[in-house]
Amino acid sequence: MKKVNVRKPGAGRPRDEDVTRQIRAAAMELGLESGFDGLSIEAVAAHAGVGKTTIYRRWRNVWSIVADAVLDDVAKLAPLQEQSTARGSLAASMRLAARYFRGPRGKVLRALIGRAQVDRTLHKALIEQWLLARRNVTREFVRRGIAKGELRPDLDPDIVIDALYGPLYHQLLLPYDSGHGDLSDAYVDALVETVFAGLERKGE
Amino acid sequence: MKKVNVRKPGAGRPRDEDVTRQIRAAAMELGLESGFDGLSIEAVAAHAGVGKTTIYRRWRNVWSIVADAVLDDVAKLAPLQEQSTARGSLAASMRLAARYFRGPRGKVLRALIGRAQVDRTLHKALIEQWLLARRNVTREFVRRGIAKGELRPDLDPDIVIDALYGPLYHQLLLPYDSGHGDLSDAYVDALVETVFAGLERKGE
DNA sequence: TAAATACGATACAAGTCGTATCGTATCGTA
DNA sequence: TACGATACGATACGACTTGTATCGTATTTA
Repeated sequence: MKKVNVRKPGAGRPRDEDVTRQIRAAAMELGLESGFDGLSIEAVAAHAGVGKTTIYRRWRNVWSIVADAVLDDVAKLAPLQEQSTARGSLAASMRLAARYFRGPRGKVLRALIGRAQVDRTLHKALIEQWLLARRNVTREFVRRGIAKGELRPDLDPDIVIDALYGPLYHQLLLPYDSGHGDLSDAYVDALVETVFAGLERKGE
Repeated sequence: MKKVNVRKPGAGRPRDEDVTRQIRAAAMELGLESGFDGLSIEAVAAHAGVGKTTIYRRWRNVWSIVADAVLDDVAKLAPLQEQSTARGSLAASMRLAARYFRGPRGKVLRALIGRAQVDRTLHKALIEQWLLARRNVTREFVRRGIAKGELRPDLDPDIVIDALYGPLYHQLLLPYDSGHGDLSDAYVDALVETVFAGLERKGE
């Protein structure tokens, strides 16, 4: 999915980067308009005013184009935000992620994660370039929170991240429409509050 | 996805239920063997020793067959289990769900949820017949836990279920392979423990 | 017996796939 | 300037799947 333009620049006519961008844009446009299901290379080629050869020279199939378009700039699109406390960092970053999920790119990410369930290469790329790229940073938020005495010292950072972010992905892919299906900031806040405070009754 | 055999039994030769079962079985078999990506009606027909017409008379496409095979008996496959405490009920039911996710049917569910991201009809069926069917029961576990004073009275049951089950679906679809990617019982237990106890440091 | 429907088989047009082959255009290098 | 190498758009190609239609036969109800 990465390394789209692997080529020795030794000789020959170089690839036109404008054409590359046009193809990416055409794929996203067509997908968001008519759905990513029937998205075909031929349709993308026609919509971009480009020969099929030109596409196949860069990507192996349609999903590689979409993945490339999204994964190229993960960090920019749904950035992580560090604040003074672990709770603050996590809540702020989750809000940004939820906002991303709500937007048009969320629809693309849904289609990508969906397709990844039957496409091993895409699945691997998604985990490495999207999920782990974010998680490696998020894990530090938790570790620092533990080090500062803000969080319980016996916590497993990955379990914590799962408990917080798992519901977000769950809502993205299978919104059950029970009042929280919109991935709103209020939902994120309620989630953070619930997980941080725990479920058990305190005073007794 | 439900109501596979909608037909007036007034006259004519009735459908052969054995054939219906054979088609379902053939679809699952082929999918688990060769992957659900390239699964075609023609292949299923050939593998089941059946004409394409016979399949199209029952389902509109391949995914309807698979969905039908899985959603037909949700309750039996990953049952919910009530115990004396809400925590016990949730932990036990989550273990059963995780076991289901680990098994061969988990692969099918992955493919189904994946396909549902670009198939509105399937998406709706999955939420109504799988997710909500389970959630409506699970919600009562939480409500009773609150009523009995076991859980905090100000909890939103759906948020609680999201925090617990969200990570399970997250791990099913995007296992990040950091030691917990196996959806083991230990993972479930750690998750329950973390969410129930909360993240904040108690003694201070 | 007659109407109605199911069944397996085969044929069909339409669409997409991935590859190959054109002639033309654009680069680096001799 | 000339040459080799590669990119580009266009077109054609065989292979495959799709969903529908049609055939002769089988099975059920009325």
